[in-house]
Amino acid sequence: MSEQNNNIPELFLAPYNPDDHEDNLYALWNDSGYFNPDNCIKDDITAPDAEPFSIVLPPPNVTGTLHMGHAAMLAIEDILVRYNRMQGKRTLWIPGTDSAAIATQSKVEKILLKTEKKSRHDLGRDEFLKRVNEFAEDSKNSIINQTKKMGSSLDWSRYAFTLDEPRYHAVMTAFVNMYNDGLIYRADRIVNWDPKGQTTISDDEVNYEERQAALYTFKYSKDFPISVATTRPETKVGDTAVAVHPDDARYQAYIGKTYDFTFCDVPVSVTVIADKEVDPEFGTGAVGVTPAHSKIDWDIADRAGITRRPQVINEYAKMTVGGRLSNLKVEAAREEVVTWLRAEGLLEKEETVTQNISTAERSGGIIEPLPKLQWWINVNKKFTLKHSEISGIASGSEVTLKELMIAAVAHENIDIFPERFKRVYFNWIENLNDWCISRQIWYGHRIPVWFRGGELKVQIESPGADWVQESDTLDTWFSSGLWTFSTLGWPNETDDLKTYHPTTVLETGYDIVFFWVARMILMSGYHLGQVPFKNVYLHGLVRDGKGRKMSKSLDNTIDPLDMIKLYGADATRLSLIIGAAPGNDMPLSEDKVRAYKKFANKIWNISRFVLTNIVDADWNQTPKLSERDDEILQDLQDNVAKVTTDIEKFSLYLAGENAYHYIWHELADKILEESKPILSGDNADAKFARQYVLKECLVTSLKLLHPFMPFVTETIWQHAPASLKDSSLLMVAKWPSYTKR
RNA sequence: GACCGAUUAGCUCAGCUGGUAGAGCGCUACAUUGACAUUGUAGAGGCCACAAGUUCAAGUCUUGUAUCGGUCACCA
Repeated sequence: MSEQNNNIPELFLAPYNPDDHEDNLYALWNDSGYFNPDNCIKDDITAPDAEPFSIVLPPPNVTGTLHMGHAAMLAIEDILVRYNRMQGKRTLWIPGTDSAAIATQSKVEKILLKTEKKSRHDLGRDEFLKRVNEFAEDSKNSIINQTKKMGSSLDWSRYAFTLDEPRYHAVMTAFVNMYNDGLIYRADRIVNWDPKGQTTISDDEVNYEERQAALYTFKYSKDFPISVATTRPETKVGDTAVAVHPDDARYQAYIGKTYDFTFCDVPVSVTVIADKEVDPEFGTGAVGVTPAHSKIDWDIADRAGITRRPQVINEYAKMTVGGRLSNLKVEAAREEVVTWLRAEGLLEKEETVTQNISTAERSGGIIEPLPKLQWWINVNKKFTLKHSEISGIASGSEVTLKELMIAAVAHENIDIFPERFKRVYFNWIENLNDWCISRQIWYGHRIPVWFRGGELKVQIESPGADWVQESDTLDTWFSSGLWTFSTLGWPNETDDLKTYHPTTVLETGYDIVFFWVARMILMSGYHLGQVPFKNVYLHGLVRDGKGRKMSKSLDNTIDPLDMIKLYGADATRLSLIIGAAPGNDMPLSEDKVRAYKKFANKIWNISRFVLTNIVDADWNQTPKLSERDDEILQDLQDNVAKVTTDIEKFSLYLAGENAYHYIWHELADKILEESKPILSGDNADAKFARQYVLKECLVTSLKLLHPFMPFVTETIWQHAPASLKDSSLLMVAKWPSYTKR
């Protein structure tokens, strides 16, 4: 771009049009190489021993395109990154994308069914994976383009994908290490089975929906002495016990007795047992125990030493028993059992209750608890943490993963903004159970376990042609948990890992605290003895102008690309920052974006005015500042101080608002207006002093605003005379310093 | 059931460690072709959810109540 020193660049005569500049500017920044801190050091922009500042981008799923939530994330992180880069830190922001195993696989399965009427099994594992990879590749490219449109100053040379070779190596290594430490084990127990997605899922992927349901009270047979209640009569053909409270006087006589009968054509044998967990006040005070289809019942059976656990429902949520229930879906079987109970005169009561029904987060399918052989991470087992940098945990001490996760936050190795989420985090850990990490889907990291006959080996490479690999893949959050260090080269001991880990900030949505934030703390604590990040900044959900969730059904979604096209990336960014405190949902309306486009134009015109009025200034002179000039400069410093401390405190919404307010209502409304007579007056000293003041105000304002609105500020910078600048690129100019009053 | 958050101008929200209310948008009036595909100036509009308490002083701290929202847990 050309520089003009003596005249106003013609470009300033028209209003600022973002679309004319943004793509060129992004290319200018990207080509400079300064998104990569190594180049900043090489070119003497950053000191080689400067403090590091690193963020790893939460990798968007390769399931489609970016939405406003992503745009907000990019805006917040880019502000932090640009600010710190201008502060002279070794600043690294790593881009990436996430395979999002279940989400992506099911999306491709849907497309496949629609366009070719085929299932993944029709194609076979290899061919299907080829299709998923093609889809992911397309999606990846459009996501990267959109990310660039937002102005994100990411170091693309370090781009990572959760399924690429280095990450594969990290994931495999992590699995093998944890297995060898006894933290990963295989066990047969009740899992959350998603019949729709045909896979197990972890507790955190289960959602609860409140629904009305019928609660039936009945007897198994005429001769059975105790009534029980259930909302799922169809499971009762799988009962092996009835549990009562040990002190319940009503049922003392029956404890230990076994009854055989035929229930809805199925022979059933039930033993009456005592269990302290049974609430004698609830219902009849007796629980029908179905060990194979309820986690609680499984545990009750465990305690009672009952080993018989007949499975009566299969992976397709269909009955596996004979007789009238044969092959029925669970809902149909439920009605059939109730009909039978009525006919037999066994049904005693039917009432409506509200209950929470479990559904799968991704597919929406109703969870069917089933016993299955799966891989788990033990969060309560002691292991030796050889090396620890986490305060509260000494190197070489015996800890559990739970203790590690608690220590990381409790001892302030990690700060969370807003702070109230600490409590949410602790609360979650208290209730944490072992993590089921195996999934019955194909797209993802295949578990590095090999079988031959009854033998089992855990290692990355195949032990030989006669060994068969585990067909399950890993929960996507297993690999995501490694993200802060797998992106930096782990398990290799790279310079990046030494310099940039723990990362400085993790910025993500509060809805993902358990899935991701907690798992990263677990993985980083275990594998490195470090926290994954020193600060967590949690943003809210982007909502519409009326505070409603953006959704396709409400037709109130706003596409970031549309906003960028209409109003520019700068306006889009600022609209997602101002009024958005961490942890709070962010209202966004098109009006708001439009308002900030006007602001971009305001800066444009301020610059035009100032640049026009300082062309004849000779900066070699020393300005003789009036009292008012001093006051203006001091006020400018105060605003620099305010913006700087607010960014340091992660109060970006305050910093942005302050910069906006100062530039519009102080600089433009007051300072520029009062300068007009001085600039056109005949007091040469006063005029030059004011020119100097205006120059300072403009240069400083452009710098202050650059992290928030990088495009318009850099455009102006590129067209300002070299004599005003300390760097040819505003992106790597020095952040203004200030002295406190 | 447990925990968390919100409740301030018509709308969306700021008000940090307590000193008797602010911004943006909207509205009304006036001015202006100006650095400004407009902008500026001025104005109207609030028992800061309710109650009690601490204090010389409370949107601001404590307790309780109500309404809305959220997270987690869950009994058949």
